[in-house]
Amino acid sequence: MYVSRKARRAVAGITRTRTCPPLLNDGGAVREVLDRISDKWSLLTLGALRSGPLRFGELEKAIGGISQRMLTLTLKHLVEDGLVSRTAYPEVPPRVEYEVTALGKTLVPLVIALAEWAIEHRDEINANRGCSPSE
Amino acid sequence: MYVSRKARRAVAGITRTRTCPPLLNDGGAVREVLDRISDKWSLLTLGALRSGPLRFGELEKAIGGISQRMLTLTLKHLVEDGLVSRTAYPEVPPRVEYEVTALGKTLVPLVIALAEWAIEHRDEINANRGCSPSE
DNA sequence: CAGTATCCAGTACGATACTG
DNA sequence: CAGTATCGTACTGGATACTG
Repeated sequence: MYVSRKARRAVAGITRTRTCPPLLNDGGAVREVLDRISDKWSLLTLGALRSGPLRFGELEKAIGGISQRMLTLTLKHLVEDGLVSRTAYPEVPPRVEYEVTALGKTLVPLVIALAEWAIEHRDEINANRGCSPSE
Repeated sequence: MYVSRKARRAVAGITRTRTCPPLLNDGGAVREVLDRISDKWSLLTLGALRSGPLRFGELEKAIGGISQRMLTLTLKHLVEDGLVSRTAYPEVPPRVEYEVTALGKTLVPLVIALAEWAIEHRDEINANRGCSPSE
């Protein structure tokens, strides 16, 4: 994905054409939301939080391979969108917990379904691509 | 999303950490597949094909706002992954039809679910972001 | 611990022009 | 009609260093 969320907010609603059944071409709703969650880490982050709140560092490990920078940004966006809540406890050392909100919880099952699909069909896809399975 | 599919193929398997429940942190399967379908147009394209084969031009209109270049690329990738089939009819003028494969069909319901979720929760998300609903 | 700041490489994407 | 070729750019995301 590549159009910034800010830019997207600003222009929300361009490039409409409306020629096909409405579900995926409704003038941007789907695209808008899809864009928002289809960056490299959002779904993965949401998935990592599916079974309970996690702290920043825990998330970092749970997701695996994410940079601090991207975790910060992704969380910020998820919080902005209301999919994840952030709770900072005024302690030393600081403790911050992230948790899926009620809204986020409605998305989590889809994320899980997607993840399951991915695992289930991974080898098939790789085979199609001429990759050795599960390499 | 942003790491090229080719690059991804080459490195498939780095950045593993393995600390959390296995569903979303299985060393890359989910990430690998997620990356593949979470570019700007793949899911949208797949969704546009959900109710039957479409020609290149029809897809272009159905998706709305996609450039020829991106449609070409997206289709190429989907075909590579085995999610979509391409059939060229040797006629003049040329006619090419794209259709969801059996594998692709297993993903379509998830795409639709995601789309429905997006539509259903769009306003809520926009509200959270401080946007006027459905603007 | 939980971030922020800065730098920079790579690339996804759009626009435009051209072709069988 | 169904693409390909080329170019420019805004953006993503990693690395590294630093802070309350």
